[in-house]
Amino acid sequence: MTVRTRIAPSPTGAPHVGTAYMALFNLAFARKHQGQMILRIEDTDQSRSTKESEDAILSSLKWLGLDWDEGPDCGGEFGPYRQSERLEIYKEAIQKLVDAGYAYPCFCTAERLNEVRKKQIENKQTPRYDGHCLNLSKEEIEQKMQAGEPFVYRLKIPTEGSCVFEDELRGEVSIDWSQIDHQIIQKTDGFPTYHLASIVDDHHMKITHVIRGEEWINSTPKHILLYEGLGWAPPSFAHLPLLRNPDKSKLSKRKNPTSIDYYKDAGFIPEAVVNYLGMMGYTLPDQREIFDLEEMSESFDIKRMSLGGPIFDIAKLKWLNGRYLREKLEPKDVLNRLIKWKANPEFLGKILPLALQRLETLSDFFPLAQFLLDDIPNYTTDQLVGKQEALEVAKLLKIAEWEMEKMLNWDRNYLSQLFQKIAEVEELKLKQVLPAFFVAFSGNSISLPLFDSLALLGPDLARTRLRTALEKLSAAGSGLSKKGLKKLEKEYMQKYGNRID
RNA sequence: GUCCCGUUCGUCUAGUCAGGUCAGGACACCGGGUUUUCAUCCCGGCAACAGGGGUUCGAAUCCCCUACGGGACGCCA
Repeated sequence: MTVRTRIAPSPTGAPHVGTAYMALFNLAFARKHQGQMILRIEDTDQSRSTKESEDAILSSLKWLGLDWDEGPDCGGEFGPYRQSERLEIYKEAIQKLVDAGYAYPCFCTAERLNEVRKKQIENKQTPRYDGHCLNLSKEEIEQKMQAGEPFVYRLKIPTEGSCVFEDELRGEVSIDWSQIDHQIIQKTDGFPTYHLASIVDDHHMKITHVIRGEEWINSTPKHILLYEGLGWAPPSFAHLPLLRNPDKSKLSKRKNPTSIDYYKDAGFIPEAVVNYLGMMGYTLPDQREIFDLEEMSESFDIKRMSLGGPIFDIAKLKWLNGRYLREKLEPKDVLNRLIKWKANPEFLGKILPLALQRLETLSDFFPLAQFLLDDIPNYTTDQLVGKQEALEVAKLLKIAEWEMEKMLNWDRNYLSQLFQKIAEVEELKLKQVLPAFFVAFSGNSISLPLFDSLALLGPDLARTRLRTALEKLSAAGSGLSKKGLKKLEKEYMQKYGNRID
C-alpha cells in the first residue's frame, strides 16, 4: 500500500507557519515511505473562504519549497482538490449515514441552541446538543422539510461507552462518548462541515496516514464514528504538538508573527525557515542541526517526535538563518537573494517617488528608505510617545491593530481611510493621530508619507511593528493594563463594530 | 467547569521503547582569545530530569498519585 498523507489548509486568512509545520512533517513522512502528499483546500466555510487566501497559502508553501504531489493547482487522480467542488460526494455520504442511522436532521434554531448551551454551562456540564430532534417522527421530519424549514444534519453519538483509538505517537487514547457532541455534519447552507468533508475526502483520496495538530485529538472519535457509519476503514492517526508562543499558548498572531509572509518580508530565507520548523519537536538521529527536507526525509521517523509543544523562538531562527547566509550559500547567492528580496528596481522604484522631493543627493535615498528594508526599526519610547499621553498612544496603536485586521485589501486608499476613520471616531485631527504611527512604523517622527510607506511595508511587517510599539510601551510601564485593554475592547466594539480574528 | 494531551537547562532538544557513564549538544546569556571597531570564528562558564510515592541492588527511563502547562468543548477549521 502506498503511503499517502495530506495537508488540508482552510483558505481563511494569511498563510500560517503552523500549516507549513504540518506540511513539512507530512511531506517528510510521505517521502520517507516513497509515498505522496496531497494538498486539499478545505473551503467549506463559504463566508470566510477566499480565493486570495488560497492563492497566498499555495504560493507561500511553494516559496518554502514544501511541494505537494496532488492539489488544486496541479490536479491528480483523485480530484477535485477543493471541497467546494465536491459537494455531491458529501451529499451522497450524508445520505448513506442517514440511511444507516448514524445521522439525523435537526431543525433547532440558533436561539434554542444558545439557550441550551447557556444552561449547561451554568450547570457546569459539558455543552452538548441535547438530542431534541432525535425524537422527531418520520412524519414530522417530512412535514418540516416540506415546509422548507432550515435544518442541519447531525452525527448521532453512542449514548454510552467510549471511543478508543490508537495514536501513532501517544498510544491508546480513550474518550467517553458522553464527552462528544452531536456534531453538525451538514450546515443549513447545504455545505458539509470540516469533520464530514475531511473524512470523506481522506477516504476517496486514499489517505493512509493523517498527521495533524494535537488540537484534533478530541474530535477524532467523531471521525472514527463517521468511518464506521460509512463502512470504511479509518487511516492511522498521528497528532503532532502545536507550535507555541513564548507564553506557551498556541501560536497566535496576536503574540507572534504567524504569517509565512512575515518571515519572507523580514528577510528570512526559506531554507532556514523550513530547517527551523524541522527542529521543532524533532531531531535527526545524528542530531545535526543544519538539514534540508531531503536529508530529513531520508531518516525520518515519526516516532522520534517529542510531544511537548515547542516554543517558536525567533532568536534561534535568526541564528540559523545567519548560518545559511554565511555557510550554506555562496556570496553571489546571497546577493541574488538580496536582489530577489527587496534590493530590486521594482521595489526601490516604488519608494523613489516618495523620497524624491526629499533628495538633494543620491546618498540621501537609502537613509530615507531604510525603514522599508528593516525588520524592526529602532527608536525609544520617548520618541514614540512624543508630546502625547502614553496611554492615549497605546490606545490608538491598539485600535489601529484591530482595524488593520479587518482590511481586505492592503493598499494606500484603504490605509488612508483607516486612519481618517480613527481620527473621526476619536474626535481628533489626523495630525494628532499620526505622530506615534510615524515613529512606530518608521522609527522616526520625520519620514516618508505614511500611507504610501505602509502600503509598501505590507500587512505583516506593519502588524509586527504595531505590536513592537505596544510592547515597548508596556515594558516602560505606560502601556495598557489588562483591565484597560478589556475596557478599550468594549469601547472599540461600540464605536467601530465587532473585531475579527 | 468537563474531558483529552503533555512536563529534561530561560528556549530547542539527546537520552525513555530494550532501567546501570560526572544527564550530552544547540540557541540565549556571561567570561576569555583572534580580529584596527563590530560581527563572524575559537575556547571556557552558567544552567534541567515538576513534586511525592512505589517497583528495583540501581529510575530521567517502568507504575501510581499530585501539581503545573496546553488543547478541545462553534451551522470555524
